[in-house]
Amino acid sequence: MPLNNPTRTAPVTTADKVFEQMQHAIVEGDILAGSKISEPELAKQYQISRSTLREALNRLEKCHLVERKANIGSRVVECTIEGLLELYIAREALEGMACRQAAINITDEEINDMQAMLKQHSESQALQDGLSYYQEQGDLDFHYKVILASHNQQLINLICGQLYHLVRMYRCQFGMNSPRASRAFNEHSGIIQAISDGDGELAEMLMRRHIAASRKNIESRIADQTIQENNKESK
Amino acid sequence: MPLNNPTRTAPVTTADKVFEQMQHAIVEGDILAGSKISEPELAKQYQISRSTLREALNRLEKCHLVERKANIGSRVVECTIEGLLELYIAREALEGMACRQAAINITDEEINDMQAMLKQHSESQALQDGLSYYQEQGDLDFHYKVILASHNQQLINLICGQLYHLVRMYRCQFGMNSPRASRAFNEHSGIIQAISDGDGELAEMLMRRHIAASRKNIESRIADQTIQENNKESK
DNA sequence: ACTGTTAAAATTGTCGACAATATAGCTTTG
DNA sequence: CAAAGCTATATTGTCGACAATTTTAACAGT
Repeated sequence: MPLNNPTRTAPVTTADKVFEQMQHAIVEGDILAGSKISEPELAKQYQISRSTLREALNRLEKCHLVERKANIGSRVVECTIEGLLELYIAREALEGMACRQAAINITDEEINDMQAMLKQHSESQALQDGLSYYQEQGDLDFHYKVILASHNQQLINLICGQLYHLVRMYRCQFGMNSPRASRAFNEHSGIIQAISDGDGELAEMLMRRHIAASRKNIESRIADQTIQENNKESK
Repeated sequence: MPLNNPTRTAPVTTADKVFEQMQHAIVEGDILAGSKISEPELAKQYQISRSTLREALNRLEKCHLVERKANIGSRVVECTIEGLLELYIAREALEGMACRQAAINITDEEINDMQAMLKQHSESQALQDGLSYYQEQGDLDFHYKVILASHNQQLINLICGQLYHLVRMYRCQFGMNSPRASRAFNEHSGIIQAISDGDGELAEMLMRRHIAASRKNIESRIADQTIQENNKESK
């Protein structure tokens, strides 16, 4: 998985590289969510000094993947259902607004780019074998493009620079390549249409519904799971 | 100015203290916006080692007050009109949603607290002498309380932990204790009412209008300024 | 056996020195 | 004289060691 965040800058310093490695490890769950981070241990593991490791930890903190307490240490963030739902609430607000701004600020080139992407998705989806690709990378690509098209640096930083690392982490760890592929494609299509039309109000509404639908999908699946677990316990 | 961000934690380490001092200095403009930060110089100034200073810089970076480039150095963020307007767009999205969530999640205690605050504001406003206080601290208090009442940690972190440092910086440096005092009070009042009623949809709409009105107020004042400057140039 | 105290070990925070990189000023060359 | 290249200087990145704090373990007293 190439980790293609559009705000990503090429790693130049060693702290950069360790940061990316750790980011990947946390997102994929190789470093367990909620686990404590031992500076001496990890420094030895990556063959760097503690200063450099701490620099990397600071960047992980910036994208909300680890939390640090003074004189206590760092922990990887926890993945809780409540946290996931809260994340989707924030996404709904921010990406909805990004959509509205995209409808105002998008360039012709970006419109063409997005329509080309959509066409490619529809083809690979029709082939069905690319379905998992669509879910994972394709969906991210779509959302990233919309956000960038807002041309609002605040929104871009908040969403791409911070929220989406968590989004990817949750997707990996909860194993959510949800069965909303075809519906998501149609929704993406409608959103791009509204943006192209310059209809910011509609674009925002559609994006908010799109994300809210994902959230409700998760909520209902969680509810099902909970029922199943209760049944198991009671039998 | 007490710098009363509700997500603030008591500074325990020296890096914490230097961070707070620098944060204050940047917000107030004592360290100039857009200026380069010399690590050796500032380390000497605060009588700390470069490592500790860098730790403080990392935290300033987390709340988007400074930006760092590898092998080049750190700069204080610039204060541009475009940046300010972008900030208000993001606020509109996030605080609107915070309002909607507050209408769902607020506690009775928090409702009482907000109504008490409102009453206090109305009295001090009636006295007129507290007007500047209302503008500066009172307005912030109101917004902070709404955000906290959302009980959504993502929203709280994003807004209080990051956006609001920039908001305060812009307010200080552009000298904006805007003349919207009485209007703002009425708007605050309506928002609290909607939250108390559990009407999230209305609460979000009112908050968005409230922030959008501020933004438009700024936009028009900027436009006036620009016209004046043009007139000066042409005479 | 359990709780509270104290000492030892481990972890985090801070420091100063060195290495790698970028900036500025000078020299050389067309 | 302008532009490119080189050298010297300054700045940032990385390292290992020490100080301060927290955690663990042992111990004593009830």
